[in-house]
Amino acid sequence: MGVPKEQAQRNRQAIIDTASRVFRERGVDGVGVADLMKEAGFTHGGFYNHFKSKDALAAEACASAFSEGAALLKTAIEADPASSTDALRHFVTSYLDASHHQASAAGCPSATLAVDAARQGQQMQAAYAQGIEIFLQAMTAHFAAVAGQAADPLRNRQQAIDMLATLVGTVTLARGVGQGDPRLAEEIIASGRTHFPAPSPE
Amino acid sequence: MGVPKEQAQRNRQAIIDTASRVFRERGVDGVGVADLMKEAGFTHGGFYNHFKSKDALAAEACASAFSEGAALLKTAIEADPASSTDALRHFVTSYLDASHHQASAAGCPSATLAVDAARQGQQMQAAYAQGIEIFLQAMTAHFAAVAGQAADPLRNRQQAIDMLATLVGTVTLARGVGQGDPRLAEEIIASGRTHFPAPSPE
DNA sequence: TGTACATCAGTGAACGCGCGTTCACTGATGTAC
DNA sequence: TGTACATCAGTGAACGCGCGTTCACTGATGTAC
Repeated sequence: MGVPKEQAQRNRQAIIDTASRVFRERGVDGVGVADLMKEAGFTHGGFYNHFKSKDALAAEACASAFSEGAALLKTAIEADPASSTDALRHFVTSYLDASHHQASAAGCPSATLAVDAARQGQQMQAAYAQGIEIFLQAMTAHFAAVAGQAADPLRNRQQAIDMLATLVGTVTLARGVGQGDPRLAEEIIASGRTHFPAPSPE
Repeated sequence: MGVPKEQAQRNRQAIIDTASRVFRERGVDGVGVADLMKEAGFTHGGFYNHFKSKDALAAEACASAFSEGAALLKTAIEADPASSTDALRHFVTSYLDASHHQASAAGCPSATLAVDAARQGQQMQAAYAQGIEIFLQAMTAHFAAVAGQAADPLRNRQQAIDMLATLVGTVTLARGVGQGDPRLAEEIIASGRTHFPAPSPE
């Protein structure tokens, strides 16, 4: 209906933000384009003025979710380099708390989008792989910083992968089990939490 | 077309077996009832002679996949109780190898069905939660056996959860990343493998 | 600065398609007599 | 043992529905003169 270019750009971003949220919440296949646009405050016809396809949007939403998450992680770590181990621990705790409820739209994309990435189109798959790599590099850098000059690059990378895998597995399991056995879900989350009381390398 | 009761029972089981395979491969939402029946060698109309709904079949297929997996695990462990740690290690290695390819229909249901469980109906959710609990109990029993009389039930349970979470996370990540960055997927699997060179408790 | 017109974000109806499910029908099976 | 009939697994067409995508249309925006 005749909208300034600047506003159109903002609307586009609003659609991406909405998608980033609801795709993590209900899965990419769990939300239709019409629903999505409605939730963002538009009618669905205009979708293709902004995106080439649903897969293209999924890729953008995925990238957006990852860069948001990576920024959070970096901020947490860099806030106080001296106690960056504490910062990471705090990050992990909030990661688990935020991600373990089904309704949590702020959940970490590593876990919530993994299956969607595997089953969606090329663009989304590429965005997911890139996001994971970014996360891993941030974590590896952290472990290297903690280790100081004794840092072993391969070992730090390995630690990062281990940690991410455990977090993703914990959240994935808890979510899968959550509806059928809420107490088991809680137990799994709690177990994951105690698994990282001090993720510092020796 | 007039089929003996016994044959009908076998056909029903064939549908479950097919579902157990293709649901793990492509996800429950990734296969239609028509496709599924065709793959099992039938026309789709007869589906509802056997199952109340697709969700009901998903639940049965899920339970079937889990009991198959749990049987494998138990066999591996009980084969040689003395070196059951080796047995478990071997199980883990083949778990990772079998599960990490997208096409692997024999992949562990803990990982391949977690998201489906969260998004499918009640029956499937219950079946998934039960399956996980069965797996955890088998693993806990194993850790207790290895620890001998020094066994700490809570600690053994915790070890089981940690191990399952790490395995599930490794496979989930590798699958998510696999299409977009195959080398990263390999790296993640390799990392998961070295993470369990000796899963023995101290 | 004022006017004429092309652009293009947003609208809402429509499309073709595949899905889960239902249905009338079939004929061999397996029971009742 | 033989006949009549109800059962029910399997068939194939059809259903309603929601999906991703397309389209003709709108009107304010923003450019050309």
